[in-house]
Amino acid sequence: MSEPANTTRERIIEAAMRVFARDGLQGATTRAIAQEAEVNEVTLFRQFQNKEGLLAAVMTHAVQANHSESMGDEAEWTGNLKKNLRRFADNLYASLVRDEAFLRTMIGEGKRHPEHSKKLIMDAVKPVRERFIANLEAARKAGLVRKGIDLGIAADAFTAMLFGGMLRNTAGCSWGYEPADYVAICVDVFAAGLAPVPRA
Amino acid sequence: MSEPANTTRERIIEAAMRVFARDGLQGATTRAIAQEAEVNEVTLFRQFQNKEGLLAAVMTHAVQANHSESMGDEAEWTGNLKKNLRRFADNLYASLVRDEAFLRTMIGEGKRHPEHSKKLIMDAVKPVRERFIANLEAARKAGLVRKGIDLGIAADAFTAMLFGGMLRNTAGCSWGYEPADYVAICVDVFAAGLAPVPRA
DNA sequence: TATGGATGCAAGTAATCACTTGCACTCATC
DNA sequence: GATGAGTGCAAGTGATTACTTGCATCCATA
Repeated sequence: MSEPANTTRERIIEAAMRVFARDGLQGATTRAIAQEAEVNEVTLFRQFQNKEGLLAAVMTHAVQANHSESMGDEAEWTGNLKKNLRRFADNLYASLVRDEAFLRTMIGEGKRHPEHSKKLIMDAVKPVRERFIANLEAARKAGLVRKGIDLGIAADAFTAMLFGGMLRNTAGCSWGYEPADYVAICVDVFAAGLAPVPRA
Repeated sequence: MSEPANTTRERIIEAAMRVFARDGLQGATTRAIAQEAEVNEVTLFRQFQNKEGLLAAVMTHAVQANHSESMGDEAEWTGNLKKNLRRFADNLYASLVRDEAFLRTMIGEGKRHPEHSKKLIMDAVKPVRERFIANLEAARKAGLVRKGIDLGIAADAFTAMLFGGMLRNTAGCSWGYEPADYVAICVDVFAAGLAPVPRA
């Protein structure tokens, strides 16, 4: 909306995201990125100065893309908690799988580029996290969640469950179940773990 | 026990593991590894032929080290389930934090070196996973865990919770709680999620 | 029609990479 | 004391890297 959408620049950024995801931040060469973008290598340097500048542009683009995607969806969580959890988990897991390669390289370089991984977490997952927490609090207000549990931590635990599971399931060695089964068990256990104790 | 412990070879392997963890598989140069091992660079090639051979040696060494470490500990899980879960979680989380850097680079390169990440998962985490599942099944036999839940998937979900949480907590941007709080909530929610329903 | 900005192309830079070669040294074992 | 395996040292290989320079070309706008 704000920018006039420089076609070349955007094409380079999206190509760079693909190549970074495929080859890693170190393994991605400026040549390969330029080729993927169908652009001369020198154009890349004229637009972004150097590889680091390109990476920074890719990161802010990734955050913005995530923002415009995660809008919509999700009403109030006043009804069936498990059903709402399940829908949330399915959507989140699907998008994690879709971005698997990029997420992996970002995790791998997390210690070597702390600013970027921090930005990704703070700017991209923060809004999703906060709405998730708000939904859990609404559900608690409706009596669907027991007291005495920090819902911020619980929300992080739930997303970590999906995230870690995705890393395992996409690693190529399955242990005899489908991703859908995994998500279902996560939702089941988490929902039961949050449910109010029905008077001992 | 089996090998006569070639000092030079082992020193190179351990140095390589540190440099791989610090700089990534791509970023780690044979020069840096040789320097870290206080060994001439050419010795590295004479011992392992090439960088890939060195990486393979590092992986089998990592698996063996993990094996000899994860022995001992843990009796039967017939008593307090939550207490046993807590001890398991504390130990696992601590070792995940200790190996954070190496795990991150392995996750990052998981798609580019599938054999190695597969080996790491199959050979290193498998035994821990199987004993964890056996413990959960023993607890179920003792009436501490409800039926209708695949304990293999549940075990994976629990470790994924700790694993994903470790990645988040060590990423440098905390959300106002300590790792111990996180682990405690994980154990709390998971234990409650597995608990038998007390007659509605 | 003229100007200026964005792009392509060809060529080249200095640095770094994984990996090799040849030679000298040590040291345990025969 | 001779042998041979393991190591260090110096030097060098060709390939690849990020990044630069100079010049031609397009094309929208003034």
